[in-house]
Amino acid sequence: MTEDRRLAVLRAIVEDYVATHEPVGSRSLVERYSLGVSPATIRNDMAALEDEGLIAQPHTSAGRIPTDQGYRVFVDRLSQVKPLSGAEKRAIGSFLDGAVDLDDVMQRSVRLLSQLTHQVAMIQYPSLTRSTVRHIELVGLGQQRVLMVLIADTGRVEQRVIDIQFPISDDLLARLRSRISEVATGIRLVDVAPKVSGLVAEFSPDERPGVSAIIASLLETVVERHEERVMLAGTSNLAAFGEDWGGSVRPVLEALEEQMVLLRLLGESMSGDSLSVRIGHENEVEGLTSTSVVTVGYARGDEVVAQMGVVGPTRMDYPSTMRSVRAVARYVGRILTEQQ
Amino acid sequence: MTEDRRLAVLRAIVEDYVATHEPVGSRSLVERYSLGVSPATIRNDMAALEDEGLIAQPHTSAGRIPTDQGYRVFVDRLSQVKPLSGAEKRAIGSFLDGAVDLDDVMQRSVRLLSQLTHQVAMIQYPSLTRSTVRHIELVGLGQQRVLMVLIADTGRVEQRVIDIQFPISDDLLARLRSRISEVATGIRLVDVAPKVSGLVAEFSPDERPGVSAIIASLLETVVERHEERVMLAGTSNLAAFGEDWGGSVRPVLEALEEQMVLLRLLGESMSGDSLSVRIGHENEVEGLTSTSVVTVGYARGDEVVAQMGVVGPTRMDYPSTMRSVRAVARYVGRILTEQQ
DNA sequence: CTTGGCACTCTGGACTGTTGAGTGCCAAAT
DNA sequence: ATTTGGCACTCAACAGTCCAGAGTGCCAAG
Repeated sequence: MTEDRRLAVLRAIVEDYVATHEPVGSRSLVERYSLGVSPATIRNDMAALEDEGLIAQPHTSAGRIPTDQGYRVFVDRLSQVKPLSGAEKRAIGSFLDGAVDLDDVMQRSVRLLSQLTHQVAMIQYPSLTRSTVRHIELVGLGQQRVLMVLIADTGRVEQRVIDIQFPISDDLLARLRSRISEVATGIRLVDVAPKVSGLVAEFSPDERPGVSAIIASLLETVVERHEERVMLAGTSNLAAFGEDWGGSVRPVLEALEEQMVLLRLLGESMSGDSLSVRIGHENEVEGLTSTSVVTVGYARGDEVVAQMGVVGPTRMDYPSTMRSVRAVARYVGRILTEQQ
Repeated sequence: MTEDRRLAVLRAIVEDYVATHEPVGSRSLVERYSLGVSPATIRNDMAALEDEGLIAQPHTSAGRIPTDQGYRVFVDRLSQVKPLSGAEKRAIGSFLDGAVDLDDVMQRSVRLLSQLTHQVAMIQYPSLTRSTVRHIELVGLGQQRVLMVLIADTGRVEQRVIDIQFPISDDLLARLRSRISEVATGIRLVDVAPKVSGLVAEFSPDERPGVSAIIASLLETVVERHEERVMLAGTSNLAAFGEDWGGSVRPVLEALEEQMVLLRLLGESMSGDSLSVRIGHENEVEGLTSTSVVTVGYARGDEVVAQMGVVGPTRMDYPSTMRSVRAVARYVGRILTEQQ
């Protein structure tokens, strides 16, 4: 079937271009891949593929390179994710198993991922909104200061010092603490707000100012603010590509420096734990329109708690990148699930 | 005096080269700077400077560029740090004053510094060894887990969950907590170890295993481990220079990704609060031998608590960089000192 | 010690010609 | 209806060639 061959040609073009980073012509294509037809035939197919917008010529009389759409079709219809080799699995395991800390897990994972893919890796800390409260602690610090520590079931620990205008007695603090614990422990962060704010009414009128100050801070700072954190690794891999992105790494670096951008990159997919691949212009983030972003959620138990992934040139090796990202995410999920 | 003019020539060469980034010849030098002599004279001086190793020719029949040594002399003897303009001062103030947090202060400072200098900025968190303990808290978390939080006078908060083999009663934990507080509060982190380890003896034999586990963790994790933290900003500024560093940003990015390297960069000076400038090969760190590093300590009260600075190409504008670094460090110091 | 003059040396840009990979199209073959 | 070989055409990349300009070092005179 002629349609089949056309796709085979597209696949060959993508693979060849990813490998060599040079426009690929009809002749070399037949030589390197056993397509069983002559260059002339390939040329016809190429013309058709170009009409469909899947490949393009940098200039006349040069070979073809895939367009963003071409990669899209490649990823959606032509690439099957290869399984991980045993050695790789072991490497991942040994790299990640020593982690002692959530911070440690995050850091090791993101480094590992950047090394595996030779690209920039990013990982989002387990989202607080999707975590449940394991423990909340209030500690008096002098007269008008309270340290609040929140520990989530995912292992995240958020702490914050709150300044309050009203002095608070140790006794009151203890009562407040135990009430907050009772009410909040075990429930999802996102559901804490309504439950906790109801507590104010329980206290006597003269205690209320202090109590509500603390509670307001708790809600604002812990629940709403710090919220999401992202960690990055492997930016030096950007330099390796160099000429991609029109010769300048600058805009890419700039974009990656912005936490907000990273969060958008990771957040935009949020399509459960299935792999998301955004190619070139599919990324709305300015400065990253000629990069591809591969992300996937990682889970704790059954629930996806955050996303991780990589950013690279559109001409990346999608199958192997997707494989690595998925594998590391699975492993991180496992670690998070095990260490209750 | 002829020696004076030679130095004037060196200064002119450095300034011109920094501004234009092109080798500077005798003719253009006389044109742009009012040296009051002819090109031929300058050539003689240049020959002398070259003999001294302060300038060099990239190739015959090109102008001269400063060597690392040339920059050294320029920095040591020729550059006077200009004062900050009022607008700049105000900019620094408005940028930094909104900070709510130590994290916030650090982050804002490092960003500000990278923007002011258009280079990569780095800042070290106030060193724990130089801080004193403001508060130590122990919180039981289920049966065999303890959360430890340490707050330093510099505003740093370190927290850590400790797993222990021996169940510990709430009562014991409370006693331990209050003893540790009594002993450690107000003293320097570095002096905590001996005082706290003596505490074990106070407890009854059957309590000791748990107690010593906690104390060991406290010492190991809080005092020795996390220790130093560094924050980075403005890596995208690296791209702007591009052709420096022999055309590849890679090794520089790689070096900057390593926390250890950053700490060495910041730590090597530690010469009190005076500005340190290391030029080119003076940096022993591999990959950064063609960059310059400008660092300075910042103080809380009278005591230098950590270092901050920038990394840039050797052909940076030293006077203005030094000025910015110093100014931001002063301002950070002020903030840290005020918010007791 | 400074200066003008002079011969010499390179780099970088402009221009040219050549080569080779690659294309599109067409008519013949399957 | 596809496939194929043939052919004319295009164009980037490379290698030469040449020239101008900036810069140098040296020397003899001021």
